[in-house]
Amino acid sequence: MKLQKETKIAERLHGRWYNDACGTAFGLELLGERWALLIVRELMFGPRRFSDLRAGLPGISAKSLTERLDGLERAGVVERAQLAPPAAMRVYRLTALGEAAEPVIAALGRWAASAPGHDITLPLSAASLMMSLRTMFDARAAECASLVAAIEIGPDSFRLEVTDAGIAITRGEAVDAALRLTVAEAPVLAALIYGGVPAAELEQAGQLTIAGDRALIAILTGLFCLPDKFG
Amino acid sequence: MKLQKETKIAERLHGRWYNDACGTAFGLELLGERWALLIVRELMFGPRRFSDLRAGLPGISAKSLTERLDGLERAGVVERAQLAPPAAMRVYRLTALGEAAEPVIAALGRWAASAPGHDITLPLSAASLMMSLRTMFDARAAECASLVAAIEIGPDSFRLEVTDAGIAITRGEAVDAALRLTVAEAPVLAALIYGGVPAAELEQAGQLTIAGDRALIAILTGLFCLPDKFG
DNA sequence: CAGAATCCCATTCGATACTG
DNA sequence: CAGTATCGAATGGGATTCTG
Repeated sequence: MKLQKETKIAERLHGRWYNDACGTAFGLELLGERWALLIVRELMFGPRRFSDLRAGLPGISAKSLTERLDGLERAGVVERAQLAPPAAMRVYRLTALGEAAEPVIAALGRWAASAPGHDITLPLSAASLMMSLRTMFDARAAECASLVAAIEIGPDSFRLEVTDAGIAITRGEAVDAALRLTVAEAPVLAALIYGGVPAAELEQAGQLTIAGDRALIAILTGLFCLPDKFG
Repeated sequence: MKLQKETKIAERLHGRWYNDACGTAFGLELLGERWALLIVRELMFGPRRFSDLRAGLPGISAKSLTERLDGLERAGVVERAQLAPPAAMRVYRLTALGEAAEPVIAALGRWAASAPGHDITLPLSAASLMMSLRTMFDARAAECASLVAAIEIGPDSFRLEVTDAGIAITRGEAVDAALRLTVAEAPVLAALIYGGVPAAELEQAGQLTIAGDRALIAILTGLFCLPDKFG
């Protein structure tokens, strides 16, 4: 029977379910378990290895990560892949359905940024900082702006391009960048872009390296704005 | 252990379960617990009593609902209120922050509606059907449409107004409605609007009562469309 | 009747240790 | 590196019982 079979799909994802036809409830069955949405966030800029994911999710145990990847794979959100030799290693990547979840991550992040009590001093992964740039990008502030920047966060490289059409952030080297920012850890960039800490100060502290057109920094930092807080 | 103890204290203050500065992670600390987002959904159209919430969340236990309401209150998403006498009863309602979470619910619902395996034969509360109408409203299809409808689902009354500015759905009687649809259970309306079941068929089965301009039904059902599925 | 408190069991989580 | 195995602690949920 169709009903039985579909019910069992939800049941197979994990033991409990909501018994609710609402789309939001179904979404919670696919993405609502602990860590699941953050794993998707870490995969948003391309495939990652098991250990990359652990590094970006401070506190997750190997067991939980294994279980969650398993569940997300059964939900059709994540798939395993094998990189071509000689770098033959197993990676996890989003399916088309998984990539389509970006608006969910963005909506939740935007909402939470307006909630009181947010502790921005906690650890921050490169992927989550880059996702937040997509989310907090202010299209109005970018009407007259246009730039390509390279962002290097430890071993992770990103290319950031702003046009009047919007913002595009991809993983990889940006050879055409007019500005290149290099840091060891994502929170330094967060301090620059969201915290209003002057670039010169971070540079002098040896936390930030700047190459290219330094005047673009002011333009770049003006493109992102956190929402007003409630309460 | 020291780490465990610190985690627990932090959790009580505002949940630092994820140890992650990312806004999405913070959002999950506020709304990510089991049932939490569905409780917010049930409150989206106005204050509800404890037992209303239970009725709209099939399978939740009194204990879980109590705990979740407690957590949502501490998170600043929900607040308790007392209705004025003589109907003096305790109700729960969203704060401004809680109301601002509608885009999160909508994004998750829209995403999940495009995922395979969704069982739409499960129970459906009145609030979740009305939320889905907001979410699945197709502004392009409504460009030339304009109507006010009254929707009665058992004891719950809603007013639905479509203009070229969008759709507005509120709880309460719609005295100015040109169309009035009355059903005992939400799934009947879902069958009409999303399932393509003809109104006459539901009417003949005694599941649907129609008053007012019957021609508006075709217009109304044309305003909502489910997204294409992946996979 | 609304909803808080208690008990109990099943599940889940995280830390550590271990394996191919 | 990519997971398993295991164990103790925490959490979740159902049933039942109280309190006003």
